[in-house]
Amino acid sequence: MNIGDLASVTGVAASAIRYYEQFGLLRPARRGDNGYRTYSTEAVGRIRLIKLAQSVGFSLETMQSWFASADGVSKDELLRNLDTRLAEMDALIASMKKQRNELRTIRDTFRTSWEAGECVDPLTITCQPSASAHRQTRGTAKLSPKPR
Amino acid sequence: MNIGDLASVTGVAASAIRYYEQFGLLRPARRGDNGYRTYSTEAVGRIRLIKLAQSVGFSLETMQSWFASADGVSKDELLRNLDTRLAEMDALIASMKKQRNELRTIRDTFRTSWEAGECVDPLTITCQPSASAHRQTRGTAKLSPKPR
DNA sequence: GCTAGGCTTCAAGTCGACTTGAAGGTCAAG
DNA sequence: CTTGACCTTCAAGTCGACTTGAAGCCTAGC
Repeated sequence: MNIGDLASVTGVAASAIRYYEQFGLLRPARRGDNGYRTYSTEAVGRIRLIKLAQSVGFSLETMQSWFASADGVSKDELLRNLDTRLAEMDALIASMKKQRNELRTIRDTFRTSWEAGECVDPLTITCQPSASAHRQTRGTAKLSPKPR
Repeated sequence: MNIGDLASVTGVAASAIRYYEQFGLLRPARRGDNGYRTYSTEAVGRIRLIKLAQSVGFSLETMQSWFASADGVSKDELLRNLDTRLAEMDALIASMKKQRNELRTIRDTFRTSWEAGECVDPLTITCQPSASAHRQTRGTAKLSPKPR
């Protein structure tokens, strides 16, 4: 399996795969005599993991530290990281649900009192403070990207 | 409350707040005679929501549609807007749950791969295919950003 | 042997999400 | 009434994660 096959199987461009390799996120099983990269089927799962982690907001730099963990110290660190992110995710979902219910209340109120004078501004959706600290991020993945 | 106060309260740079305004993600309650932006306390919650959503991989462009302006509409239109927003909110919550579960998949993948063998090569960790389709992302948030 | 396609490296371009800089107006304190 | 900390707009720069292009090597089919 060389890079073009891996690209078409995973749906990730060959150029992106080479880019990941520069980061040490994956490497070909071997190089052919012609210099071609040759991959095992494990590479498919690896790329799947990379894209999955990316889709929930992890950077390549962060993943670099996951995969470069020759020292067992970072195993615990990684698990802690992931658990923290899970908790943040839960907090976000909870606050979103709360917002949704508030929004529904606003709508129901508006509907039942059809004749009420002043409108409620629908642009007041906010978020209550959560237990998780904010972290600075730079560059953000799209959840709903434009189609190719 | 003007932009500097909002910036220090939320920990988001004033320039970033102006940038969000360009996207229609928030707007000041009013402008003073001097042209200064004046914010209500709701803006704090709004920025908190933006940063939280960002931290789990939503783009500003995506949020733009969440907060899309409903200015100058009739009561009927407002009601429809609220219903639309409710449906969008439900979709948002559903996609966040999906993201959360993918995140848990990542964590479990690492945990089981470590429990399987005492000394697992981190570069062999992969991920099984999930039901959810992968989507192309461009630009990615860091989980552990560099300190200021 | 020629052509099409796939592979190589390296450099430069692009895009989202900002930050930084320039040039200037506003405001409270001394 | 000046100083310094704010604020304004607009343009350009930066950074991560790529993509695209250039120049060239490898291989299969006609």
